[in-house]
Amino acid sequence: MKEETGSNIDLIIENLFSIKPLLSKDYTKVIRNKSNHTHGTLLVLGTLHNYGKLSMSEIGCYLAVPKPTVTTLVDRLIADDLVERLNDPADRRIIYIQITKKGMDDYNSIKKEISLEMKERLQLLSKENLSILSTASQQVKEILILIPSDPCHPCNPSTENLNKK
Amino acid sequence: MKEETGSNIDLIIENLFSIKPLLSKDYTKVIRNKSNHTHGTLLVLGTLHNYGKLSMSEIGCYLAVPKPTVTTLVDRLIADDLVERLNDPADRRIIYIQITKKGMDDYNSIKKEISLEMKERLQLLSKENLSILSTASQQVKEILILIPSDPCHPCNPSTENLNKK
DNA sequence: AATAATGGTTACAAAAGTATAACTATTAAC
DNA sequence: GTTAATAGTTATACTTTTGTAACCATTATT
Repeated sequence: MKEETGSNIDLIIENLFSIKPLLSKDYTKVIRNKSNHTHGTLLVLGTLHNYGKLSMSEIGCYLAVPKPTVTTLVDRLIADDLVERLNDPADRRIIYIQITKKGMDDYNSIKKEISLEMKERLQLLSKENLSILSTASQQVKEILILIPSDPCHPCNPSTENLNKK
Repeated sequence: MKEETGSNIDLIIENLFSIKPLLSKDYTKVIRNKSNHTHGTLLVLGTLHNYGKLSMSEIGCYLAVPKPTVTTLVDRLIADDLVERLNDPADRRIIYIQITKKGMDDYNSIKKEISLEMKERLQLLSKENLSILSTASQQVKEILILIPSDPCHPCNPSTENLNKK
């Protein structure tokens, strides 16, 4: 283990790195078997669910996805009435995407399916571990969400790419 | 909030659900811009990194990915010398996949890239929050990893799918 | 008013991921 | 020893995702 900048941060990163794959499985399973979504569309839906309405660019930033991809993802969601476009009267270039009632319901039902998968696995843990996990996961969530998803000002995935080549 | 089965578990699920998207961004960015990997190949590499050698089926189970997809993912990794096939002398049907030195190095360097992205964001947090996050993420990781990735006995994504139709 | 910058879309081509089914090789069961 | 089950691959057709570039429409700059 290196000491580098702040070993606290390095440890956190190490931990987050390990946690992520442990969370992916249930998602993948449900997306594949019990929803009409792809990873992409569900990510967009989830982001809107969490952050409210977002512009196309912002969605791209939150998900680190190029703008043209955002367009197609949103198009598919709109085709299913899960989200809708809203014009910004102040700046008519901007289009906000907002989740619809149907989108909320859909997202929640997928969430429920994923929960069922997770629950099966979590139930194998001891009461103590569940209790610790409950507190700890709460803390992780609350702190991570504090981080300003900064890159959403200077970030434009596709142009960022261009700069690099 | 419903009370349902065990509200502890429900809370945990709710938290994990929120955490996941917060972790995805840096991965996606690095995969796209600073590696030759796709989501799939990096997931396989990461799984092997964490669990040691696994059979093809086990990889599919851990990632909830159909067997033919595992084959193509592993093929690509092998082409780059990042993993290798090992025969099981006891059962010659089974092929174990093991990460190579080069694979380890590659994984670690990607990890480092992702860490840099994460670090930028984590540094915006207060010392207290970092300290809490450090402990909490450690706990989450340690407990989640305790869960036997059970479905790897009765789970065979492709046949599981068949049963459902 | 002309020019540049920004937010989004459109249009391809290429790579990646998925589902399904058929297939080989090996092991297990009867 | 024949049959069934398991582990993995191959084949194919299809959908998603990506990269790149050109393209509107609108706003900002001068």
